[in-house]
Amino acid sequence: MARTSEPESPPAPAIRQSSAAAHGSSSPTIYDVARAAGVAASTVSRAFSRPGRVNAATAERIRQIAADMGYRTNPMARALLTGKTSMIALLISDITNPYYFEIIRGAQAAAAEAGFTMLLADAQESDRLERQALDRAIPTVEGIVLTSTRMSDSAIRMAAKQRPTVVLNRALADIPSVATDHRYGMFQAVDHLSALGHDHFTYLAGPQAAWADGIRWTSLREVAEQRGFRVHRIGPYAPTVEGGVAAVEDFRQRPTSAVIAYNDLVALGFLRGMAAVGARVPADVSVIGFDNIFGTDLVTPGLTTVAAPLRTLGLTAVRNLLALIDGAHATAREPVMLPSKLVIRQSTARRSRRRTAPEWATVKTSASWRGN
Amino acid sequence: MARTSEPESPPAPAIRQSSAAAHGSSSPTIYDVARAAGVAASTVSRAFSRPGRVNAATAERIRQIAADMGYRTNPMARALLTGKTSMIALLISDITNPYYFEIIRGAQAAAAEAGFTMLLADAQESDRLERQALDRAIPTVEGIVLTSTRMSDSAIRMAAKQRPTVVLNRALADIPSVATDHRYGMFQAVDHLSALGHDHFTYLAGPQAAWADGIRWTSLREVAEQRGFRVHRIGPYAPTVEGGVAAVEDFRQRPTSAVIAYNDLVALGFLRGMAAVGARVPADVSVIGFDNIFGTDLVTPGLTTVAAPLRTLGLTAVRNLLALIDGAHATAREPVMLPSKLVIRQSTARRSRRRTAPEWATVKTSASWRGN
DNA sequence: ATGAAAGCGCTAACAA
DNA sequence: TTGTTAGCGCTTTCAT
Repeated sequence: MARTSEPESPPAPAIRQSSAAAHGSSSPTIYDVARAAGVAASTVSRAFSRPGRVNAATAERIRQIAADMGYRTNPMARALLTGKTSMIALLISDITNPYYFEIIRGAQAAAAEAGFTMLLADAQESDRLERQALDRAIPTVEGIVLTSTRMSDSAIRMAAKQRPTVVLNRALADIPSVATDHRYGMFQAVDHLSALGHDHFTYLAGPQAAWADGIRWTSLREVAEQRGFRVHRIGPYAPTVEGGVAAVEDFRQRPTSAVIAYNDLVALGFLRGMAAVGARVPADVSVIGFDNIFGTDLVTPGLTTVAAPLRTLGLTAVRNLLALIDGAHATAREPVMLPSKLVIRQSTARRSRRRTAPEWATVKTSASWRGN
Repeated sequence: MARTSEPESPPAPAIRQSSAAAHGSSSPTIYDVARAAGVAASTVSRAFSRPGRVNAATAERIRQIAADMGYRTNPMARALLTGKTSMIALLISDITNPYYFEIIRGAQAAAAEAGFTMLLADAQESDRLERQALDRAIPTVEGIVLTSTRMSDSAIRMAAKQRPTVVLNRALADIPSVATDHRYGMFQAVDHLSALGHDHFTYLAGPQAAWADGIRWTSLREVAEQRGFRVHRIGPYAPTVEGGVAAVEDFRQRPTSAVIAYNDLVALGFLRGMAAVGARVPADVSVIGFDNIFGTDLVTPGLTTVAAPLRTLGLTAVRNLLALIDGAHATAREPVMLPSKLVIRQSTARRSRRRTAPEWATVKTSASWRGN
C-alpha cells in the first residue's frame, strides 16, 4: 500500500510500464524526488507549490535534487486536482484579418509574462466553429478572451458563467470588456476632415452585425448634427478589401468630397477601386479609415486612419482576465475604453472647390456635389 | 472504500467541497452518470472512449443520460492517465509578420478538423522566449510545430526527442519538415526577369541566420551561372519594411536593372524607399519579392512576387504532425517541399535600354549599369 | 516543519 | 459485455 515502493516489496505495479513506453522515457515524479531526498512526497510538493511552508534548507536541497533529476511538475496532475491549468483561450473571429496581429501579440505577451499559455482558436468567421472551439477550450482553460465574437449576448453570458471571460471589441453589461473608444475616434476623424474644409461625408458601412459599425455610424450622425454637417451612409459592405472595391460603384452615383470607411480594409479597397476608375485621392476625395492596420502606410497615397491601440487592446484584455482569474471581482461595470489616435497620411487633403462633378462620377450633375 | 458512495456510508470526503467552490458548480463525473444509469463507471468510460466495446443499447442509454446531466469528459483526468491531451503547440518566431497569418489559419484548421486544440506561442524574435515557450508547452501537448525557429539544430532535436515534432521552413535531417521550394521559386523569379531582358540582378539579402536566405542566394547564383547572368548581393538587411528601405542607399551606389528581395517585406520597403529618392519602378528597375503576403497587391506598383503556399504550409505541417502522433513513423526523410507560384504584378517590366546611369544613382557612371 | 493517506476523474487490467 | 479495482502525479487535510 505504501507508495514509496521499498525494494523488498515484490509485485511492481503493472501500469508503470506503459507510461514509459511513450515518447521519451517517463519523467521523474515527486515520489522519485522524495525518495532521493529522503523526505515525503508531500514535502516535495510543498517545496514547489508553497515555499515558506517548508524549512528553507530542506526546500533548497529538494529543489537541487529535483533539478538534478530533471523533475518537472506535471501540469495535468496539478490541474486535475486544483483546476489550475495556467492556460487561457483567445478566440478570434478571423485570424487572417491583419487587424488581429498586434492584438494576438499583445495577448500572448501578457499571458507569457504571467506564466500562462495561450490557446488560439480561429472561428473562421463561422458562428458554429466559434462555439465548437469554445466548448472544446472551456474545460482546459482558466479563462477566455472573446475577440469580435459573433456569438449572441446570451451565448457570451453562458460562457462567462463557466469561466472568467473578457470580451474584446464589444460592450456587454455585466461582462468585463475592453474596446477602442470608437465614438472618440469618429470625432477625431470628423474634426480632421472638417478642418480641411469638408462638410459632407459618406460613410462606407461595415456588416450590420458588427458592434463597431453601429457605434461609428451613430457617432458620425451625432457629430454631424452637432456641427451641422451632412452625412449619408452606403453599404453595408463586407469588411474586406473587396468590400471597399465594391463600394466605389455606389459612391460614384452620389459622390461627396470626403469618405469615412468602416475600417482600413474597406478604405484600402476603396482607394484601389477609385484609382481604377480614374478618381484622384485626395485631390477629388479624401478618404479616412479606422484601425491603422499593416499596409496602410505602404499604399499610395498613404491612408489617413484612426489608429486603434491594437497591442494594448490585447494586453489589457488578458491582464484583466488574469486579474479576474485571480479573484478580482470585476469592479468596473463599464467597458474599458482605450483611446484611438489619428494618424494623418496622404489620403486626406483640403477640399477642392470644384464646381462640376468629377469625370468619374456616374451622375454628371450630382446634387450632392453641387450642394457641397 | 467503494467509490459509488452509498447513502448509508456516513463520512463524505472533504475535498469534494472545494471543487464545487470553483467558477460554476462542479460538473458531473462518470460516477454520477454511472449511478444514474445503473452501471459501473468503467462502462460509462467505455461508452465514450471506445464505443463498440459495450452493448449498443446500453451505450446509447448512457450517452443519453450523460447528455441530460450535462456530462463532459474531463480532459485533464484523461490526459493524466493516457497522455492524450488533444493539444498541439505552434511556435512562431514573430506573430506580427504578415507572413504567418495564413500559416496560422491553415494550422488551426487542420488541428480543428482532427479535434485538436492549438496552443500558440510567439517567440517575439527571441531565442530565449522561444525555448521558454517550448518548455512550457511540452508537458501539455502531444506534438509541436516549430515555425521559422531560431533554435539550433541540436535544440530542435532535443525537443523532437520529447514530443513528435514537425519543423516548418527549415530542412533538418531526421526531423520531419515542410518548406516551400525556394530553389524552384528562385528559378521562377529569374526566368520571369530574364524573359523581360534582365541579365544582372541585385539580391537584397535577409538575415544570415535565416535558412531561406541561404537557399535563395545559393539558388540565385546557381541559375546565374547556368545562364551566364551576373548577380551580386547587398545586405544583410532586417527582414522588414525598414530593412528594405535601408537597402536603397546601398543599391544606389551600384544599381542594376533588376532587384530580387529576400522577401516581400523587404521588397515593399525597397519600393517605398526607391519612390522616395525619385526612382521609378518598374521603368528604372524591376523588383520582385517572395511569399505574396497581405498588402503586396495593394501597393503601387503592385509587387510581383513568388507566392508561397502559405495556408497549405500550415495545413501540411499539422497534418503530418498528427500522423506522427498517430504513430506514423516518419517515412520521408526528405523535407516535404511545396511548390511556389509566380504572381506577376506591376513591379517588373521589360528592361529599358538606357545608356546613362539614372539620376537617383549615387555613382553617376556606374560600371555595372554600363556593363548591363 | 514534516509525514501519512485520501482523493481529483478517468482508464485499463483482470475477473466474472 | 460488464463490474471491480488499482493507479496516473499531484495536493491537501490531519496528525505528529
